[in-house]
Amino acid sequence: MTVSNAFPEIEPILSTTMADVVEEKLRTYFRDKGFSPGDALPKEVELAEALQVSRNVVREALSRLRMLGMIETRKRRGMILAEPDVLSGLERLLDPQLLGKDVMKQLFELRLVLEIGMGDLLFMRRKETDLQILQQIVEDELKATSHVERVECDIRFHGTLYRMTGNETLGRFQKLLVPMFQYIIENEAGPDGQTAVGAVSHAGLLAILRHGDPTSFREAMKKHLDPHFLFL
Amino acid sequence: MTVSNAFPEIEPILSTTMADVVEEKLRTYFRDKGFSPGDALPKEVELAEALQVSRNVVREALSRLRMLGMIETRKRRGMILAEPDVLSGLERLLDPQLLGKDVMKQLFELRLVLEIGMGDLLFMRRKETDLQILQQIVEDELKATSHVERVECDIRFHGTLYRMTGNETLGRFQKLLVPMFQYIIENEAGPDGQTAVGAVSHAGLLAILRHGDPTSFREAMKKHLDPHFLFL
DNA sequence: GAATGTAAATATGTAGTACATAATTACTTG
DNA sequence: CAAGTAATTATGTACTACATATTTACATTC
Repeated sequence: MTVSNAFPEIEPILSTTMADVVEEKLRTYFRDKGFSPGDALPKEVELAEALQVSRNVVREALSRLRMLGMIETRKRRGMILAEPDVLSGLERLLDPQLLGKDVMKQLFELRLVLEIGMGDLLFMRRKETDLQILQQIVEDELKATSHVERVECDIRFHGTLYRMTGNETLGRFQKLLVPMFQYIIENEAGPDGQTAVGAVSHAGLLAILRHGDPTSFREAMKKHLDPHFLFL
Repeated sequence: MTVSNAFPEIEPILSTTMADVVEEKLRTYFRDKGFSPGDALPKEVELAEALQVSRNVVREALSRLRMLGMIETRKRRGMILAEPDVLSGLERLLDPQLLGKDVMKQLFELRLVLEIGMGDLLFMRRKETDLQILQQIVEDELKATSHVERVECDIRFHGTLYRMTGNETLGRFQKLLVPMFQYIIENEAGPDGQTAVGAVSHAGLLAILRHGDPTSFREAMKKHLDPHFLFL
């Protein structure tokens, strides 16, 4: 348990370590020296000597960059700058147990914004095969008997929409968010334990994707998500 | 320079190190053991002994988690689990020099989706003071003489919109994206060096924010951003 | 005895050495 | 000259030693 702080607005000082400094220095060094993905980087000992720190500290800093995918290392061959995965940092942090309720709520809002705003991309890139997949999900949903089955169909439907945007980053981001909202559903279910349902169904959204336009899709998606807006 | 690979689809194997494994183990350990932010964590030596690795390896893993804000350490006092900053991982990676063109494009699309989709949040939370700030920016834009001044007003206007959503994560995310798009503007300017302008101006958006509704705002924002959609 | 000052204890931070391991390079041999 | 082998080398891991900050306990002073 944490001791109650008499001055909650004053946060304790967190000392910056050598690893922090070196990490920052390395990043700016690689950036300002114009290193591009694929370029070979100096050896650990050279960096340690240049920065006047132990190899230990350099390795801690490099380990951080390696986690983010900024560098790749192979024995004997040395290090190269790599093209990092934008979401590598996020995926470790999107944990409902770690994040506060306020952040969770903001992420949920973000989801609503994304799904309402993605209409244009969807109409630019929708394919018949994807529409058929959505159709199948809608049918599965109708045949579903249990609540969990319906939730699963809901996730599949919306997940498919993200994929249909043709924006891989967006699609992967959504995949990271799903467990977060599942946690919300499981732990903070509504008073009746049922998920509220909007005025527009998945079938309605699909019909608009087939025969409508981005504008009507946005309106329909807003109506579909409307129950969620009540909690904001 | 990288040697041309005869099998570009086959990626070289990246050996997983002890630090990788330990980092993963620690994260799952903290999660599954029900640790909450503020809880004290085992000492480095204890972790090293339990995992049968050197303290060095443990420190590399902990250094990664510390970078993400998942843990905080103070001398003698030990480590505590902390509430991480969701965007701490992102901010290090959102570097136009590091990310590929494809990812950059996807982030740009993401921006368009966000700004079209944020209408509802804006109308839920708009305040008169913020509308006045937007008004000021619109006037500044009219008085602007140079191209850079107009770009600066553009950034301020859109940045203010993000802030007005009341979603801090969204607002901070946008701040991280700005340098990315500035890089695009500077290095990949259109043929005439001018930024294309949409059918709806900032003044038009502001008028809708004052007297319109989310639906009309979404349409107006789409028209405002329309020139950008041409590049997708 | 409360307040203040001081010394011991302790967990993290940094430095340094040694060696293991993998992968390249150079060399040798048939 | 091809194939196999040994030397080389940069990263990965382990271990030791010590610095540093901060708590805890103790001692001193009024």
